[in-house]
Amino acid sequence: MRASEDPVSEANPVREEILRWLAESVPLERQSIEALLDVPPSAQMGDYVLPCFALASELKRPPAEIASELAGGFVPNDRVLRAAAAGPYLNFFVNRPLMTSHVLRQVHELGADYGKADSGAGKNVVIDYSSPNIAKHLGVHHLRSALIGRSLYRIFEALGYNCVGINHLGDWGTSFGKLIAAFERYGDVEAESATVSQLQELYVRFSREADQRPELQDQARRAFQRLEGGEAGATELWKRFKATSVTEFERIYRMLGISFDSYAPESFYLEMTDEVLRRMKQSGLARESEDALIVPLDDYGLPPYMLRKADETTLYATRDICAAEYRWRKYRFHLALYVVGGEQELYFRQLKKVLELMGHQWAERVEHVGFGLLKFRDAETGLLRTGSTRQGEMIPLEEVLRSGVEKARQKIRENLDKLEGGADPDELAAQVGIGAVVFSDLSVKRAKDVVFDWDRMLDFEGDTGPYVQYAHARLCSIMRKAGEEVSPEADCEPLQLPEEWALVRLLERFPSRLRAAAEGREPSMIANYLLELCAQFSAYYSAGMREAQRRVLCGDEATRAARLLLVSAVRHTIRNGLALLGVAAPERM
RNA sequence: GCGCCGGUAGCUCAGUGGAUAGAGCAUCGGAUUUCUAAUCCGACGGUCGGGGGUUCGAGUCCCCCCCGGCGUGCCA
Repeated sequence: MRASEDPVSEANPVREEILRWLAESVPLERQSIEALLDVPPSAQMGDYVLPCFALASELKRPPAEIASELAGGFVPNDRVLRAAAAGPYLNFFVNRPLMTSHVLRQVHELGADYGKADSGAGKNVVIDYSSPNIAKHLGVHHLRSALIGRSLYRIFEALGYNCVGINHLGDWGTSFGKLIAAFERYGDVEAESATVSQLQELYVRFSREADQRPELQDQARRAFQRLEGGEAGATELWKRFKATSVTEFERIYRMLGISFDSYAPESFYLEMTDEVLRRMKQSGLARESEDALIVPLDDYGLPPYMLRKADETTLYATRDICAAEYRWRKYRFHLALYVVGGEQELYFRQLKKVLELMGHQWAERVEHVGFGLLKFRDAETGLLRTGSTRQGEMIPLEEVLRSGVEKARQKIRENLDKLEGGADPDELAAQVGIGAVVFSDLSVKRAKDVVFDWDRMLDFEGDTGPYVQYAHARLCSIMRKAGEEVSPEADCEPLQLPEEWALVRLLERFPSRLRAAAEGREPSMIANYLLELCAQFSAYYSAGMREAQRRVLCGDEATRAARLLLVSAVRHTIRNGLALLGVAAPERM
């Protein structure tokens, strides 16, 4: 790729000019100046600001004095019109049309690439997300990992990284021993035709009975031993569970538009466990304790890491080591993200430490991206609790998605007269209904616990996915009505409204928000940015409804051309942001 | 006990060391001959859990405490 084709935004010339002048006027490194240069809280105060406190301690003089002296020495030019001190702050007033035209042209040129960068070129990021256990329905509580993981995938991809999305299917472990034992005990379900619902019922039924009769636990353990031993009957059953489950999972992933580059499940790593266990014993890392095999981690203030249970079977921890090594061998990752609930924070610290002790210098690239728990308000007690699949309390994800789609369908029916030709109501209902669910999940910082709430999840008004989609649809509508090409050559001088300037400032910020979202592994930063941008646009748009002069498609040709360029840039940015979240951007609604 | 995460308006949340702490929901009042009212405008609403500290400046960083959640060797 030639440099000129890199999807990277060019530096803002106005900001560059301020930085250049500051670099010669102030005894600070360019880097620290860049870190200090900020945007004032209100546009009346100025367009950029340098707080002079850091300089004050450097120069041992009062900050207000420095600010006013700097302001006095500033030479206006075509990019920066004025510098003024306001107490300890040095405010800059820029050539707004110049910066506006820079930003708008940039967005127009880059289009779907606006915000992207190539800083990750040549680096692989492995992202482990969703990773549900088989033989159970996907529940709402499975949503977060899948959505956060998919969004991080898109975010890193936008920064030029090559991403590998892995669904580390939970297809191995004692719970499948339980299920096999249940099949054999009850014998009333046909393995060939068993649905996920039936598997789940069997599991719950067996668990309940096992609470009364502890000997069933032993039966389950033995069944898992047979499975790990490769016994044909047990293996055959297990293969059935898996095929049925994956079919159902994929149906739901399709609704969400989620996909994976690899489905390598836990069982994929079984063949590697013996070698790993041997190696760890030989190196003295692992040792027998209470009949189990563990890696003691007392020296690091961590509980021991268990590799093999007293009953000789392995656990997830064993397979996770194999998986990490395998992923390193195969992908040589720059970063390996595990998008898994925050409750496993300690476990991932152990895993990372063990990998490090094994001599893998890449252990530092392994990172747990945790997120808060999904909780449910108990209808009777009013108390919060986590859902337990074991007791059969779970809200199926598919049901939530379908409810969203159904609610959107109703709303569309009410507004059918508004819907211009060319829109497919069914497709739109899916886009909006599922968009609402996805956005509501991703708009909250991932560390927060969330309480499941039908109404909030399926809300279409206020700070929601449909709100953003609606703004986008309105933008598309303006573009359609304009019936003309957006001209990147349009003169931006007519964009004099404060609302227009506010939009430009927001657009300019998008690339850095994208970077910050990647650094913080935080898709909510994109969601909240979009809400801010849409709020600003909606206010602008509504002003146009009240006053014809403020409309985009106004009488004055030059103003109209400039506004179209602005509006087109807003539309591109909203669409790009929604794509990062995995939310559809319908053109009519 | 120890560890991790959270505590900001009645509710749900933004705010990643800077000027007067912001949204949405709810409540109340307005806006639709107009580029889509899934919208907009206004009002009401705050000891940023408490206390110390660092700093020119703390919701933001550090320490202690309180509350809630989660985790803390044979599940994943």
